[in-house]
Order: sequence, then C-alpha cells, then structure tokens
Amino acid sequence: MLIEIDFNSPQAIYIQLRNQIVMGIAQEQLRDGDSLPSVRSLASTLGVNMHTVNKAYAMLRSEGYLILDRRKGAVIQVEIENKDAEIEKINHNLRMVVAQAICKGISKEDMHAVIDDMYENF
Amino acid sequence: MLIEIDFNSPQAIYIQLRNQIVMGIAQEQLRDGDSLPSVRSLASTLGVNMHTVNKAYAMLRSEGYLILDRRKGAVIQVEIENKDAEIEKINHNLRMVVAQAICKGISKEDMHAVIDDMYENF
DNA sequence: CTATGTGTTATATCTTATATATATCATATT
DNA sequence: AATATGATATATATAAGATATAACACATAG
Repeated sequence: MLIEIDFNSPQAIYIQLRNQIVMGIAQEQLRDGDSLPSVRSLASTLGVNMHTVNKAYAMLRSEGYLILDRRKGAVIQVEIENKDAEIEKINHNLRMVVAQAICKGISKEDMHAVIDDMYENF
Repeated sequence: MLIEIDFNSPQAIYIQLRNQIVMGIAQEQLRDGDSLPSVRSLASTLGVNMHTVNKAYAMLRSEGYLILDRRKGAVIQVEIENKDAEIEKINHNLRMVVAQAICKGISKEDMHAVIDDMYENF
C-alpha cells in the first residue's frame, strides 16, 4: 500500500500517516492479518523519524486498528466493540461535519447522497 | 450564546472557539445579522488573550461564517457559494469519518440514521 | 550462542504552533 | 475629544511536533 507524506501540510505527519492507514483499511487495501512495515523500515521509506511512525502506530493501536507484537510486528486487526459504542466514538467528528453542512445549506438528503457515494466507491 | 473553553483539552483554544460558533449557527442560536462580542470583550469574558479570539474570528471569516466590520464588530453572515462547492469543502473531513465508520462495521444505513438524528435535534 | 530485528522507552535538541502581553494604527461612533 | 472597533506588529513563554541517539527486553534466524 502506497503512503505519501506531504511535508508542507499543516497536518502533523503522524496524523497523515494514521489517516492514510485508516483509509487503506476502509478501502480493503489492508485487511485483518496484513502486516505493516516495521517502525524503522517505514520511517526509512518515508524519510521520517522512527518516533513519528511509532506515534502513528501507537495511535492506531489505541483506536483498535492494529496490534503491535514483537514477533509479528504491526498487524492489522480491527477491533469492534459494538455498533453503538463505535457510533458514539465517531459522533463528535461527525457532529462537526454536520454542523458545517447545516450552516452551508446542505440538506440531509444531500448528505445521504454523499455518504452513499463514498460507501460505493471507497 | 454560551461559550465554554476547556483549558485542559488538547484542542487549541481558537479551534474550540471556532467550533462552538459553527455549532451555534447550526443550532440557530446564532443567525445572520447577529453580532458576536468584540474581540476584546469576548477574550475578557473567557479569560483568554485577545489574539486567540481574533484568530478564531479570522478563521470563521475566511470560511465564510461572519463578517468583521470596524463599525458593527463581528456579525454573523453565512456565505454560501453553491451546493457542490460547499460539499466539496466538507468532503475531506467527511471522508475520514466515513473511513472510520467503514472500518468499524457501521453500515451506510446506520450513518443515515445518525445523520437524520443530528439534523432533527441539532 | 550470536547477530539481527522487533516494539518500547528514555533523553536531548530543534522547529513550529499556540497563547499571552503590550503597543500602535486607522477608523467609526458617542 | 474620548472611546471602542478590527487590524497589525513585536516580543516572550509554553506546548506540540519532529528528529537524533541510545538502550532495553524479547524473539527469531543463522
């Protein structure tokens, strides 16, 4: 899976990294059991520091996207508690997006269409 | 409209401020033509620096939520270009939320329900 | 057993972002 | 004339982000 870092982005590198991996999982480019490169090798590939990658991996682990193991390295393993709990977790972020949408005159039907389109072609 | 700052939050104060004002507009607690407190008075009320409020106001202006005028101060005025352009703007943020949802097994029907609920009771 | 490669942790340094403190300016209002 | 507005500038302090080394415990390959 290709990961690209924009060094001119105002967004922190470890956040970019985390986001792209979440995207990769959503797109099924990354599946349960797949291994990610080791902290050091990915850092080397991207031209960033080891700790930056480590921070992204630690974040992904705490969010239940992967498991870190001394033996196997970083392995994708999406942990799903239950639907309500997971919905609750994305609620804050979604709420901000919806707030913007409402302010800008985007109807819920518009939002449905956008959501459907994303689910189709992710 | 009540604004509260969490000084222990990892989120920057000016971002908290910006977010709460966007929320206020979405909830129609703030409407076109309404005035916000001046930079200095709001800073004083919240116990933060003038520049922090100024930064939030400047951000809201650049996003088309308000107008800053020497005469009238900060006045809510939501600028809507056209639907497609506005959808495009929220697309990136929404995409990240949807990616998380897909990863965590939340269906688009679930998302519709959450969206509808938000539109009902914002 | 040795060497290598994991993730993990620790320390130090540098840069950038955030927040504050003052101060000044042009302008509009009272 | 006095006051208050947003806008701007400068300086300082703190926090976050990123890098550079180094070491540790553990697992595996040779």
